[in-house]
Amino acid sequence: MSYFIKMKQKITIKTIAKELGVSTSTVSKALRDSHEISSETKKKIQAYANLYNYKPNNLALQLRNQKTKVIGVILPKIVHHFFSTVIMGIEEGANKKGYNIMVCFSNESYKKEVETLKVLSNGSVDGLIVSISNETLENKDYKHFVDLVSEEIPLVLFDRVVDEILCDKVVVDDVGAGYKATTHLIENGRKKIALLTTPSHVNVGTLRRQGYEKALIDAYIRPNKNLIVEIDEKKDIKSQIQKVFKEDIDAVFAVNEIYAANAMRIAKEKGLNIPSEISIIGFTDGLISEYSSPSITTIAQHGFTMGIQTVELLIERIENETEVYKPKKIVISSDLKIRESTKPSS
Amino acid sequence: MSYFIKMKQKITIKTIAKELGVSTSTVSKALRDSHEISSETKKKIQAYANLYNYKPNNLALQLRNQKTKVIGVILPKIVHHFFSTVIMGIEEGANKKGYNIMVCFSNESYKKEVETLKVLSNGSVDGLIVSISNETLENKDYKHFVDLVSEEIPLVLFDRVVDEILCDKVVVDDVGAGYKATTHLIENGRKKIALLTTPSHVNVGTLRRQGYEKALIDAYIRPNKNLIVEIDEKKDIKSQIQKVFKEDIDAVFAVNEIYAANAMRIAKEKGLNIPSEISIIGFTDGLISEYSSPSITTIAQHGFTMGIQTVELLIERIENETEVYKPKKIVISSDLKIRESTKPSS
DNA sequence: AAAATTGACGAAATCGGTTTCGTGTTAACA
DNA sequence: TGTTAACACGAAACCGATTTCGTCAATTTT
Repeated sequence: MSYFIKMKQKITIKTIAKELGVSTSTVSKALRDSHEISSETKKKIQAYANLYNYKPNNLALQLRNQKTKVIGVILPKIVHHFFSTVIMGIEEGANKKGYNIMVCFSNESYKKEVETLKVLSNGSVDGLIVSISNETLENKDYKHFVDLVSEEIPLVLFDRVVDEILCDKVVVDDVGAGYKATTHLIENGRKKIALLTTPSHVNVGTLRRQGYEKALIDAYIRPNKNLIVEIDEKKDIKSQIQKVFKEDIDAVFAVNEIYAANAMRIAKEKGLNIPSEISIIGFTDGLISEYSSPSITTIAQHGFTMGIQTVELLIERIENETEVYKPKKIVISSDLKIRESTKPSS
Repeated sequence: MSYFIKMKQKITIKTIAKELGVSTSTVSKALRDSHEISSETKKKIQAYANLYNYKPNNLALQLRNQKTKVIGVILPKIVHHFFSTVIMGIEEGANKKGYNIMVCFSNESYKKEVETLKVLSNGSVDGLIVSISNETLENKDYKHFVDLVSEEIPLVLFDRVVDEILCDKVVVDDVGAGYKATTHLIENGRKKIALLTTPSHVNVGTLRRQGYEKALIDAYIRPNKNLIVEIDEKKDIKSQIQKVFKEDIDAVFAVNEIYAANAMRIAKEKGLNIPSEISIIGFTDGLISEYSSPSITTIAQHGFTMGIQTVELLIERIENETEVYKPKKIVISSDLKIRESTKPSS
């Protein structure tokens, strides 16, 4: 085996040039199969390069070409079905176009987001894909993003976006999805629908809530504030949900999988039958919804598609930077995936 | 707001030097606060740099320093609780030491693994962390890794590792975990324990199976081949598991969460009570296990710790490369997390 | 036979920094 | 007053490639 072959010193164009008694320009041209070089010389050089397993140094190329073929991705978290699906999409889309991705996490922290943005925008990446952290959304401080845009570093935001930042965006049709989910419950004869949502600064939560309220109003049901819980993730989730179960409800619409799973747990503990006594619907079509029993009806967000579209939009910006800047917004529609937790109450 | 400030042309050391009528060396030294430069000049230069928001170009630094402060990570997949937890750990550990991570996925494909390895080893990263793809394990073709090692690019394998590659490794104590899980079932009075595992080329599956068999033998129970199912993920998982339910069993040990969840579904469909009629235990302590009902007892693999340890090991290799190479192997112990699916049958 | 073209290659600039090694000026010392 | 430090700064090499522009010789054209 090749265990004993040690090629400690990396081979460069200079090495080859010296060894073969030619100039570095000749080597470079020969390796790129230039017509300027005689086929004889080319063969000699290529053979040598091959033998010693020459690989051009990426950093040198990147510096020369002023592009890295790397895309920076900053996510609030990763242990989350939706985000990991999006990453898959981003990676696949990037790879197809010859890009690699550099992934960082803000861990929902404003400070880490700012720092990461600073590091990545030092020339390490050709463009950035970001989903804004909760803390930043709460602060409403978007200076780091605005600066980025003014430096003309291509940026695409996805899912968690804000109007204050002038750039391309890819979002889920959250209002529509909230409407779709709520309407589904109403069509199944539900009238007293609880909503488990996020605090209002998280706009996806707010948007889903809008859809929920619109669906109710369209069905001539008056939204009841007592049935809406804005969950603070810093406190115990379960106990916050428990409160709404003291109200008279016949369905729960949760804006994510975890809240839905918790709601189901509580319903079971209270001896309520699902879906006949209480229907449950979630968001983010992850493994929990699929494997819990009863399985949970959810809004499937098509994270993979979203990742692909996001990265394609970014790459287009990167490669056609001469274009006049007119931010685009892509809205990804979502689907209702009906499962056991909302079988019609016959 | 700063919306109207356009700083299209990026500012470099050369720009500053020209603008201030000094040499680039002076600018560089001033910005690094060198004692060679008078404090007067320093102030002037620093002020200017600050005003125009100068950031040193990372690529140039990387080329000069011959290091990127980037760690490449290649995973078989990401939509998987264990791997995403490990990534979190890697990222956190890397960040703490001033490194960033570049994440790629092999998607369990040999070809993509080889290609990704080639791209990343061109100087884009200082070292690599890899968990080998299933296809590669099946092929038993590790040439791409062996080459990497002979090029002296620091490499740490984790979880899915093989002896053929001479490098640092971080693994879960799979034998011990399998033993622990099986023993737990036995202590609860179970004797006819089915094992849902992977095909034998996936060594983590094989190791867990060894632990399972050892536990049985230690308890004077003869392992029964009919109770062991090697699941082929290319076919329908559920139907493969269903077969073993035709045997006389009182417990199921699954080597991952998905198999465990599927087993539970089947058990419920057959009207079996969990855990009294059948106990179920899984691997990978993810959300499914936590939120399913009954919740599933699992082996918690401590993915986060594993990520941290892996990246720390790698960084040590990167930064002390003069050392004689003596591969290390770190074994992370795993814990049994007892939940409802294995409450003792009283 | 002189001029123009072509073929094959090298010198040097460039990307954006850092760093070593001068060098010129001034201040301190013998 | 001559020698030597100390100080402040610049020239140039370097990291590893690519690419433009010469240049020299051989060949073709007129």
